[in-house]
Amino acid sequence: MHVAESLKKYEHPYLTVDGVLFRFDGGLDVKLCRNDEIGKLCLPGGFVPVDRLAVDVLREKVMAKAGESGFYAEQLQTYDGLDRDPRSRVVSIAYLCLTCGGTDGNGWYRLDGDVLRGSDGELALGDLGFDHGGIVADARRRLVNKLWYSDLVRHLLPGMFTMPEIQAVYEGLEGKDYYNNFKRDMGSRLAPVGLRKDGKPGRKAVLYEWNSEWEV
Amino acid sequence: MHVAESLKKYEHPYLTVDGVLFRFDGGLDVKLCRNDEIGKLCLPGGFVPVDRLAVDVLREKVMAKAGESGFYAEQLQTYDGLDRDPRSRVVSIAYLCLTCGGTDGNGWYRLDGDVLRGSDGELALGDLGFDHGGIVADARRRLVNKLWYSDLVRHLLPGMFTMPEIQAVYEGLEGKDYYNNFKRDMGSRLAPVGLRKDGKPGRKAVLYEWNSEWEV
DNA sequence: ACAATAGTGTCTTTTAGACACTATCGG
DNA sequence: CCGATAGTGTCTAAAAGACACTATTGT
Repeated sequence: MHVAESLKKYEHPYLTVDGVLFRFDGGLDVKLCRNDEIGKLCLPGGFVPVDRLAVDVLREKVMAKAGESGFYAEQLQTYDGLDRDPRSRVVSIAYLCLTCGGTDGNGWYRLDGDVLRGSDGELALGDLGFDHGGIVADARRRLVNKLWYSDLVRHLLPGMFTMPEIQAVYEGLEGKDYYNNFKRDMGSRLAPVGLRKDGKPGRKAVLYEWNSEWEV
Repeated sequence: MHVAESLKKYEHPYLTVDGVLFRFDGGLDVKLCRNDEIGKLCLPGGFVPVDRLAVDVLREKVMAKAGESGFYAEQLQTYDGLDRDPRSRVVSIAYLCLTCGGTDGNGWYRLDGDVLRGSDGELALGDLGFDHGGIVADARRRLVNKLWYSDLVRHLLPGMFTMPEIQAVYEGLEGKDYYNNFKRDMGSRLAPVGLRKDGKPGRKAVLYEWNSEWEV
Protein backbone atom coordinates (compact mmCIF):
# COMPACT_ATOMS: atom_id res chain seq x y z
CA MET A 1 0.00 0.00 0.00
CA HIS A 2 1.05 3.48 -0.59
CA VAL A 3 1.70 4.63 2.96
CA ALA A 4 3.81 1.61 3.75
CA GLU A 5 5.64 2.15 0.47
CA SER A 6 6.41 5.76 1.23
CA LEU A 7 7.77 4.69 4.60
CA LYS A 8 10.20 2.12 3.26
CA LYS A 9 13.07 4.57 3.29
CA TYR A 10 11.91 6.23 6.48
CA GLU A 11 14.41 5.79 9.30
CA HIS A 12 12.56 4.56 12.33
CA PRO A 13 13.57 3.40 15.82
CA TYR A 14 14.67 -0.12 16.66
CA LEU A 15 12.33 -2.05 18.87
CA THR A 16 13.51 -4.32 21.68
CA VAL A 17 12.07 -6.19 24.64
CA ASP A 18 13.51 -6.41 28.14
CA GLY A 19 12.34 -8.74 30.86
CA VAL A 20 12.41 -8.05 34.58
CA LEU A 21 12.19 -11.58 35.92
CA PHE A 22 11.50 -11.79 39.65
CA ARG A 23 11.33 -14.65 42.08
CA PHE A 24 10.70 -14.57 45.81
CA ASP A 25 12.81 -16.64 48.16
CA GLY A 26 12.94 -14.91 51.52
CA GLY A 27 13.42 -11.71 49.54
CA LEU A 28 12.92 -10.47 46.01
CA ASP A 29 15.43 -11.72 43.47
CA VAL A 30 15.87 -10.41 39.94
CA LYS A 31 17.59 -12.18 37.07
CA LEU A 32 20.41 -10.32 35.36
CA CYS A 33 22.95 -11.24 32.73
CA ARG A 34 26.18 -9.66 31.62
CA ASN A 35 26.20 -7.66 28.41
CA ASP A 36 29.67 -8.09 26.93
CA GLU A 37 29.34 -5.12 24.63
CA ILE A 38 28.88 -2.58 27.35
CA GLY A 39 30.48 -4.62 30.10
CA LYS A 40 27.61 -4.24 32.51
CA LEU A 41 24.86 -6.30 34.04
CA CYS A 42 21.59 -5.93 32.15
CA LEU A 43 18.10 -7.29 31.87
CA PRO A 44 17.75 -10.16 29.43
CA GLY A 45 16.14 -9.13 26.15
CA GLY A 46 16.71 -8.48 22.48
CA PHE A 47 15.53 -7.02 19.21
CA VAL A 48 12.01 -7.53 17.90
CA PRO A 49 11.88 -8.42 14.20
CA VAL A 50 8.92 -7.49 11.98
CA ASP A 51 7.33 -10.88 12.03
CA ARG A 52 7.32 -11.71 15.73
CA LEU A 53 5.34 -10.71 18.79
CA ALA A 54 7.28 -8.92 21.47
CA VAL A 55 6.31 -11.42 24.14
CA ASP A 56 7.48 -14.34 22.02
CA VAL A 57 10.84 -12.68 21.45
CA LEU A 58 10.98 -12.03 25.17
CA ARG A 59 10.57 -15.71 26.04
CA GLU A 60 13.14 -16.73 23.49
CA LYS A 61 15.72 -14.20 24.65
CA VAL A 62 15.22 -14.83 28.34
CA MET A 63 15.72 -18.52 27.66
CA ALA A 64 18.82 -17.93 25.57
CA LYS A 65 20.47 -15.35 27.80
CA ALA A 66 19.24 -16.28 31.25
CA GLY A 67 18.22 -19.92 30.95
CA GLU A 68 14.71 -19.31 32.22
CA SER A 69 11.41 -20.45 30.75
CA GLY A 70 7.87 -21.09 31.87
CA PHE A 71 7.53 -17.79 33.65
CA TYR A 72 4.56 -15.45 33.79
CA ALA A 73 4.91 -12.23 31.78
CA GLU A 74 2.88 -9.06 31.47
CA GLN A 75 3.71 -5.76 29.86
CA LEU A 76 5.21 -3.20 32.19
CA GLN A 77 5.92 -0.07 30.20
CA THR A 78 7.68 1.11 27.09
CA TYR A 79 10.88 3.10 27.44
CA ASP A 80 11.67 5.44 24.60
CA GLY A 81 14.25 7.92 25.88
CA LEU A 82 16.35 9.28 23.02
CA ASP A 83 19.66 8.35 24.64
CA ARG A 84 18.83 5.25 26.58
CA ASP A 85 21.10 3.33 24.24
CA PRO A 86 24.04 5.49 23.11
CA ARG A 87 24.53 3.39 19.99
CA SER A 88 21.25 4.26 18.31
CA ARG A 89 17.61 4.99 18.99
CA VAL A 90 16.19 1.92 20.65
CA VAL A 91 12.68 1.80 22.06
CA SER A 92 12.12 -1.03 24.50
CA ILE A 93 8.96 -2.72 25.69
CA ALA A 94 9.66 -3.90 29.22
CA TYR A 95 7.88 -6.89 30.75
CA LEU A 96 7.24 -7.76 34.35
CA CYS A 97 7.99 -11.47 34.67
CA LEU A 98 7.45 -13.78 37.61
CA THR A 99 8.59 -17.28 38.36
CA CYS A 100 8.76 -19.70 41.26
CA GLY A 101 12.28 -20.84 42.08
CA GLY A 102 13.57 -20.60 38.54
CA THR A 103 15.16 -23.08 36.17
CA ASP A 104 18.74 -21.86 36.15
CA GLY A 105 20.31 -21.16 39.54
CA ASN A 106 22.70 -18.52 38.21
CA GLY A 107 22.29 -14.80 37.65
CA TRP A 108 19.93 -14.12 40.52
CA TYR A 109 20.47 -10.96 42.52
CA ARG A 110 18.67 -10.14 45.75
CA LEU A 111 17.02 -6.74 45.38
CA ASP A 112 17.21 -5.01 48.74
CA GLY A 113 16.24 -1.37 48.50
CA ASP A 114 18.56 0.01 45.84
CA VAL A 115 21.27 -2.59 46.18
CA LEU A 116 21.66 -5.85 44.31
CA ARG A 117 23.47 -8.73 45.99
CA GLY A 118 24.64 -11.70 43.97
CA SER A 119 27.12 -14.51 44.42
CA ASP A 120 29.71 -12.33 42.66
CA GLY A 121 29.28 -9.38 45.00
CA GLU A 122 27.18 -6.30 45.40
CA LEU A 123 26.15 -3.44 43.15
CA ALA A 124 23.58 -0.65 42.99
CA LEU A 125 20.55 -0.44 40.72
CA GLY A 126 22.22 2.54 39.07
CA ASP A 127 25.14 0.36 38.03
CA LEU A 128 23.05 -1.64 35.58
CA GLY A 129 23.44 -0.96 31.87
CA PHE A 130 21.26 1.47 29.89
CA ASP A 131 18.22 2.58 31.92
CA HIS A 132 17.70 -0.91 33.29
CA GLY A 133 18.07 0.15 36.91
CA GLY A 134 15.03 2.38 36.58
CA ILE A 135 13.09 -0.34 34.81
CA VAL A 136 13.74 -2.78 37.66
CA ALA A 137 12.57 -0.16 40.17
CA ASP A 138 9.39 0.44 38.14
CA ALA A 139 8.75 -3.29 37.93
CA ARG A 140 9.04 -3.79 41.67
CA ARG A 141 6.72 -0.84 42.33
CA ARG A 142 4.15 -2.31 39.94
CA LEU A 143 4.40 -5.75 41.49
CA VAL A 144 3.87 -4.41 45.01
CA ASN A 145 0.99 -2.15 43.92
CA LYS A 146 -0.84 -4.98 42.23
CA LEU A 147 -0.39 -7.56 44.99
CA TRP A 148 -3.88 -7.27 46.49
CA TYR A 149 -5.96 -6.48 43.44
CA SER A 150 -4.50 -9.07 41.09
CA ASP A 151 -3.38 -12.67 41.22
CA LEU A 152 0.26 -11.84 40.45
CA VAL A 153 1.46 -13.49 43.66
CA ARG A 154 0.33 -16.87 42.30
CA HIS A 155 3.23 -16.87 39.91
CA LEU A 156 5.78 -16.42 42.68
CA LEU A 157 4.54 -19.54 44.46
CA PRO A 158 4.26 -23.21 43.60
CA GLY A 159 0.85 -24.69 42.79
CA MET A 160 0.32 -25.57 46.44
CA PHE A 161 1.56 -23.60 49.41
CA THR A 162 0.77 -22.89 53.04
CA MET A 163 -0.69 -19.76 54.59
CA PRO A 164 2.58 -18.81 56.33
CA GLU A 165 4.38 -19.14 53.01
CA ILE A 166 2.15 -16.80 51.05
CA GLN A 167 1.96 -14.43 54.00
CA ALA A 168 5.77 -14.21 53.98
CA VAL A 169 5.66 -13.10 50.33
CA TYR A 170 3.18 -10.32 51.06
CA GLU A 171 5.01 -9.20 54.17
CA GLY A 172 8.38 -9.30 52.48
CA LEU A 173 7.25 -7.33 49.45
CA GLU A 174 5.17 -4.78 51.35
CA GLY A 175 7.41 -4.54 54.38
CA LYS A 176 4.48 -4.77 56.75
CA ASP A 177 3.11 -7.12 59.36
CA TYR A 178 -0.28 -8.81 58.94
CA TYR A 179 -0.19 -10.48 62.39
CA ASN A 180 -2.70 -13.30 62.39
CA ASN A 181 -5.19 -11.54 60.16
CA PHE A 182 -3.72 -12.71 56.92
CA LYS A 183 -6.07 -15.60 56.30
CA ARG A 184 -9.04 -13.31 56.89
CA ASP A 185 -7.62 -10.74 54.47
CA MET A 186 -7.13 -13.33 51.75
CA GLY A 187 -10.88 -13.75 51.63
CA SER A 188 -11.90 -16.27 49.00
CA ARG A 189 -8.64 -16.28 47.07
CA LEU A 190 -7.45 -19.63 48.38
CA ALA A 191 -8.94 -23.09 48.66
CA PRO A 192 -7.57 -25.77 51.04
CA VAL A 193 -6.36 -28.95 49.37
CA GLY A 194 -4.57 -30.92 52.06
CA LEU A 195 -1.93 -30.90 54.77
CA ARG A 196 1.79 -30.40 54.55
CA LYS A 197 3.81 -33.20 56.02
CA ASP A 198 7.39 -32.04 56.46
CA GLY A 199 9.65 -33.47 59.15
CA LYS A 200 9.76 -30.19 61.06
CA PRO A 201 8.36 -29.59 64.52
CA GLY A 202 5.16 -27.67 64.93
CA ARG A 203 1.62 -28.13 63.80
CA LYS A 204 1.10 -29.30 60.22
CA ALA A 205 0.18 -26.48 57.89
CA VAL A 206 -2.84 -26.60 55.61
CA LEU A 207 -1.93 -26.58 51.94
CA TYR A 208 -3.83 -24.20 49.69
CA GLU A 209 -4.13 -23.65 46.01
CA TRP A 210 -5.40 -20.57 44.22
CA ASN A 211 -9.17 -20.51 43.93
CA SER A 212 -9.94 -20.36 40.23
CA GLU A 213 -13.30 -18.73 41.01
CA TRP A 214 -11.60 -15.69 42.42
CA GLU A 215 -11.16 -12.70 40.16
CA VAL A 216 -9.72 -9.29 40.70
CA MET B 1 29.19 0.73 16.78
CA HIS B 2 29.18 -2.72 15.43
CA VAL B 3 25.79 -3.94 16.63
CA ALA B 4 24.02 -0.90 15.24
CA GLU B 5 25.91 -1.36 11.99
CA SER B 6 24.91 -4.97 11.66
CA LEU B 7 21.30 -3.93 12.22
CA LYS B 8 21.20 -1.31 9.49
CA LYS B 9 19.77 -3.70 6.98
CA TYR B 10 17.60 -5.43 9.58
CA GLU B 11 13.91 -5.02 8.87
CA HIS B 12 12.22 -3.86 12.05
CA PRO B 13 8.68 -2.75 12.96
CA TYR B 14 7.38 0.76 12.52
CA LEU B 15 6.64 2.65 15.69
CA THR B 16 3.61 4.87 16.13
CA VAL B 17 1.78 6.69 18.92
CA ASP B 18 -1.96 6.87 19.47
CA GLY B 19 -3.74 9.15 21.89
CA VAL B 20 -6.97 8.39 23.72
CA LEU B 21 -8.04 11.91 24.64
CA PHE B 22 -10.89 12.04 27.14
CA ARG B 23 -12.93 14.87 28.56
CA PHE B 24 -15.82 14.72 31.02
CA ASP B 25 -18.94 16.76 30.43
CA GLY B 26 -21.87 14.98 32.01
CA GLY B 27 -20.38 11.82 30.53
CA LEU B 28 -17.08 10.63 29.14
CA ASP B 29 -16.17 11.95 25.70
CA VAL B 30 -13.36 10.69 23.51
CA LYS B 31 -11.79 12.52 20.60
CA LEU B 32 -11.74 10.71 17.27
CA CYS B 33 -10.79 11.70 13.76
CA ARG B 34 -11.46 10.16 10.39
CA ASN B 35 -8.70 8.23 8.71
CA ASP B 36 -9.20 8.70 4.99
CA GLU B 37 -7.01 5.78 4.04
CA ILE B 38 -9.09 3.18 5.80
CA GLY B 39 -12.30 5.19 5.87
CA LYS B 40 -12.92 4.73 9.55
CA LEU B 41 -12.83 6.75 12.71
CA CYS B 42 -9.55 6.40 14.56
CA LEU B 43 -7.51 7.72 17.43
CA PRO B 44 -5.27 10.63 16.52
CA GLY B 45 -1.61 9.63 16.23
CA GLY B 46 1.24 9.06 13.84
CA PHE B 47 4.67 7.63 13.18
CA VAL B 48 7.59 8.12 15.56
CA PRO B 49 10.83 9.08 13.79
CA VAL B 50 14.26 8.15 15.18
CA ASP B 51 15.00 11.54 16.63
CA ARG B 52 11.81 12.30 18.56
CA LEU B 53 10.20 11.25 21.80
CA ALA B 54 6.91 9.42 21.46
CA VAL B 55 5.09 11.87 23.71
CA ASP B 56 6.30 14.83 21.65
CA VAL B 57 5.08 13.23 18.46
CA LEU B 58 1.81 12.51 20.22
CA ARG B 59 1.25 16.17 21.07
CA GLU B 60 2.11 17.27 17.57
CA LYS B 61 -0.17 14.72 15.90
CA VAL B 62 -3.10 15.28 18.24
CA MET B 63 -2.80 19.00 17.53
CA ALA B 64 -2.57 18.46 13.78
CA LYS B 65 -5.31 15.87 13.45
CA ALA B 66 -7.65 16.74 16.29
CA GLY B 67 -6.91 20.38 17.07
CA GLU B 68 -6.22 19.70 20.73
CA SER B 69 -3.28 20.83 22.83
CA GLY B 70 -2.44 21.44 26.45
CA PHE B 71 -3.76 18.09 27.58
CA TYR B 72 -2.35 15.74 30.17
CA ALA B 73 -0.76 12.56 28.79
CA GLU B 74 0.58 9.36 30.33
CA GLN B 75 1.56 6.12 28.75
CA LEU B 76 -1.18 3.52 28.62
CA GLN B 77 0.20 0.43 26.95
CA THR B 78 1.98 -0.69 23.82
CA TYR B 79 0.07 -2.67 21.22
CA ASP B 80 2.13 -4.95 19.06
CA GLY B 81 -0.25 -7.42 17.45
CA LEU B 82 1.14 -8.71 14.17
CA ASP B 83 -1.95 -7.78 12.15
CA ARG B 84 -3.24 -4.72 13.91
CA ASP B 85 -2.40 -2.73 10.78
CA PRO B 86 -2.90 -4.86 7.66
CA ARG B 87 -0.49 -2.69 5.67
CA SER B 88 2.64 -3.57 7.64
CA ARG B 89 3.91 -4.35 11.10
CA VAL B 90 3.20 -1.31 13.21
CA VAL B 91 3.77 -1.24 16.95
CA SER B 92 1.92 1.54 18.71
CA ILE B 93 2.50 3.16 22.07
CA ALA B 94 -0.92 4.30 23.29
CA TYR B 95 -1.35 7.25 25.64
CA LEU B 96 -4.13 8.05 28.04
CA CYS B 97 -4.81 11.78 27.60
CA LEU B 98 -7.09 14.04 29.61
CA THR B 99 -8.35 17.54 29.08
CA CYS B 100 -10.96 19.91 30.43
CA GLY B 101 -13.47 21.08 27.85
CA GLY B 102 -11.07 20.91 24.95
CA THR B 103 -9.87 23.43 22.40
CA ASP B 104 -11.66 22.21 19.30
CA GLY B 105 -15.38 21.48 19.66
CA ASN B 106 -15.44 18.88 16.88
CA GLY B 107 -14.71 15.18 16.88
CA TRP B 108 -15.97 14.43 20.37
CA TYR B 109 -17.92 11.23 20.89
CA ARG B 110 -19.78 10.35 24.06
CA LEU B 111 -18.58 6.95 25.25
CA ASP B 112 -21.55 5.17 26.77
CA GLY B 113 -20.81 1.51 27.43
CA ASP B 114 -19.69 0.20 24.06
CA VAL B 115 -21.41 2.83 21.94
CA LEU B 116 -20.02 6.11 20.70
CA ARG B 117 -22.42 8.97 20.04
CA GLY B 118 -21.31 11.99 18.06
CA SER B 119 -22.99 14.81 16.18
CA ASP B 120 -22.79 12.67 13.04
CA GLY B 121 -24.54 9.69 14.56
CA GLU B 122 -23.79 6.60 16.51
CA LEU B 123 -21.31 3.76 16.21
CA ALA B 124 -19.83 0.94 18.29
CA LEU B 125 -16.32 0.76 19.73
CA GLY B 126 -15.72 -2.18 17.42
CA ASP B 127 -16.35 0.04 14.40
CA LEU B 128 -13.19 2.06 14.99
CA GLY B 129 -10.20 1.44 12.74
CA PHE B 130 -7.36 -0.98 13.56
CA ASP B 131 -7.53 -2.14 17.20
CA HIS B 132 -8.48 1.33 18.39
CA GLY B 133 -11.77 0.20 19.91
CA GLY B 134 -9.92 -2.04 22.31
CA ILE B 135 -7.44 0.68 23.12
CA VAL B 136 -10.24 3.07 24.06
CA ALA B 137 -11.77 0.41 26.30
CA ASP B 138 -8.40 -0.18 27.98
CA ALA B 139 -7.92 3.55 28.49
CA ARG B 140 -11.30 3.98 30.16
CA ARG B 141 -10.65 1.02 32.45
CA ARG B 142 -7.30 2.50 33.46
CA LEU B 143 -8.81 5.92 34.09
CA VAL B 144 -11.54 4.52 36.32
CA ASN B 145 -9.11 2.26 38.19
CA LYS B 146 -6.74 5.10 38.97
CA LEU B 147 -9.39 7.62 40.03
CA TRP B 148 -8.87 7.32 43.79
CA TYR B 149 -5.19 6.55 44.01
CA SER B 150 -3.93 9.18 41.59
CA ASP B 151 -4.65 12.80 40.74
CA LEU B 152 -5.84 12.00 37.22
CA VAL B 153 -9.23 13.61 37.84
CA ARG B 154 -7.52 17.00 38.17
CA HIS B 155 -6.93 17.06 34.46
CA LEU B 156 -10.62 16.57 33.68
CA LEU B 157 -11.54 19.65 35.70
CA PRO B 158 -10.71 23.35 35.55
CA GLY B 159 -8.30 24.83 38.09
CA MET B 160 -11.19 25.64 40.42
CA PHE B 161 -14.35 23.61 40.85
CA THR B 162 -17.06 22.83 43.36
CA MET B 163 -17.61 19.67 45.37
CA PRO B 164 -20.77 18.71 43.42
CA GLU B 165 -18.83 19.13 40.17
CA ILE B 166 -15.98 16.80 41.07
CA GLN B 167 -18.41 14.38 42.69
CA ALA B 168 -20.31 14.20 39.40
CA VAL B 169 -17.12 13.14 37.63
CA TYR B 170 -16.45 10.33 40.08
CA GLU B 171 -20.04 9.18 40.08
CA GLY B 172 -20.30 9.35 36.31
CA LEU B 173 -17.10 7.39 35.73
CA GLU B 174 -17.65 4.79 38.44
CA GLY B 175 -21.40 4.53 38.04
CA LYS B 176 -21.96 4.68 41.75
CA ASP B 177 -23.53 7.00 44.31
CA TYR B 178 -21.46 8.66 47.04
CA TYR B 179 -24.47 10.26 48.75
CA ASN B 180 -23.23 13.07 50.96
CA ASN B 181 -20.02 11.29 51.93
CA PHE B 182 -18.00 12.55 49.03
CA LYS B 183 -16.29 15.43 50.79
CA ARG B 184 -15.26 13.12 53.61
CA ASP B 185 -13.87 10.60 51.12
CA MET B 186 -11.83 13.26 49.35
CA GLY B 187 -9.81 13.67 52.52
CA SER B 188 -7.04 16.21 52.10
CA ARG B 189 -7.05 16.27 48.31
CA LEU B 190 -8.84 19.62 48.00
CA ALA B 191 -8.37 23.07 49.48
CA PRO B 192 -11.15 25.72 49.58
CA VAL B 193 -10.37 28.91 47.72
CA GLY B 194 -13.63 30.86 47.60
CA LEU B 195 -17.28 30.82 46.70
CA ARG B 196 -18.99 30.33 43.36
CA LYS B 197 -21.35 33.13 42.45
CA ASP B 198 -23.55 32.02 39.60
CA GLY B 199 -27.03 33.42 39.06
CA LYS B 200 -28.69 30.11 39.86
CA PRO B 201 -30.94 29.42 42.83
CA GLY B 202 -29.60 27.46 45.76
CA ARG B 203 -26.83 27.91 48.23
CA LYS B 204 -23.50 29.14 46.85
CA ALA B 205 -20.99 26.34 46.41
CA VAL B 206 -17.49 26.50 47.84
CA LEU B 207 -14.79 26.55 45.17
CA TYR B 208 -11.86 24.19 45.64
CA GLU B 209 -8.52 23.69 44.01
CA TRP B 210 -6.31 20.64 44.14
CA ASN B 211 -4.13 20.56 47.23
CA SER B 212 -0.54 20.46 45.99
CA GLU B 213 0.52 18.80 49.25
CA TRP B 214 -1.54 15.75 48.46
CA GLU B 215 0.21 12.82 46.88
CA VAL B 216 -0.92 9.41 45.81
C1' DA C 1 7.69 -31.55 78.87
C1' DC C 2 8.97 -28.16 75.69
C1' DA C 3 10.34 -25.40 71.94
C1' DA C 4 8.55 -24.48 67.53
C1' DT C 5 5.16 -23.73 64.30
C1' DA C 6 0.06 -23.20 62.75
C1' DG C 7 -4.27 -21.59 63.54
C1' DT C 8 -8.72 -19.40 66.15
C1' DG C 9 -11.23 -15.88 68.71
C1' DT C 10 -12.14 -11.50 70.10
C1' DC C 11 -11.35 -7.14 71.28
C1' DT C 12 -10.73 -1.97 69.57
C1' DT C 13 -10.22 1.35 65.93
C1' DT C 14 -11.08 2.94 61.50
C1' DT C 15 -13.53 3.37 57.34
C1' DA C 16 -17.69 3.02 54.36
C1' DG C 17 -22.71 3.30 53.46
C1' DA C 18 -27.10 5.50 54.12
C1' DC C 19 -29.79 9.20 55.07
C1' DA C 20 -32.06 12.97 58.07
C1' DC C 21 -31.45 17.43 58.71
C1' DT C 22 -29.72 22.32 58.28
C1' DA C 23 -28.16 26.34 55.34
C1' DT C 24 -28.59 29.42 51.54
C1' DC C 25 -29.86 31.09 47.34
C1' DG C 26 -33.30 33.29 43.39
C1' DG C 27 -37.79 34.46 42.34
C1' DC D 1 -42.59 31.41 51.14
C1' DC D 2 -40.99 27.75 47.88
C1' DG D 3 -38.36 24.94 44.98
C1' DA D 4 -33.34 24.27 44.18
C1' DT D 5 -28.99 23.49 45.37
C1' DA D 6 -25.07 22.97 48.94
C1' DG D 7 -23.44 21.31 53.06
C1' DT D 8 -23.39 19.08 58.15
C1' DG D 9 -24.28 15.48 61.56
C1' DT D 10 -25.22 11.09 63.00
C1' DC D 11 -26.20 6.35 63.03
C1' DT D 12 -25.04 1.65 61.51
C1' DA D 13 -22.35 -1.84 59.24
C1' DA D 14 -18.25 -3.52 57.56
C1' DA D 15 -13.26 -3.77 57.36
C1' DA D 16 -8.56 -3.37 59.44
C1' DG D 17 -5.28 -3.54 63.31
C1' DA D 18 -3.55 -5.78 67.41
C1' DC D 19 -2.92 -9.50 70.17
C1' DA D 20 -4.25 -13.35 73.64
C1' DC D 21 -5.10 -17.78 73.32
C1' DT D 22 -5.56 -22.70 71.55
C1' DA D 23 -3.83 -26.68 68.63
C1' DT D 24 -0.32 -29.72 66.95
C1' DT D 25 3.98 -31.47 65.83
C1' DG D 26 9.14 -33.53 66.55
C1' DT D 27 12.68 -34.32 69.95
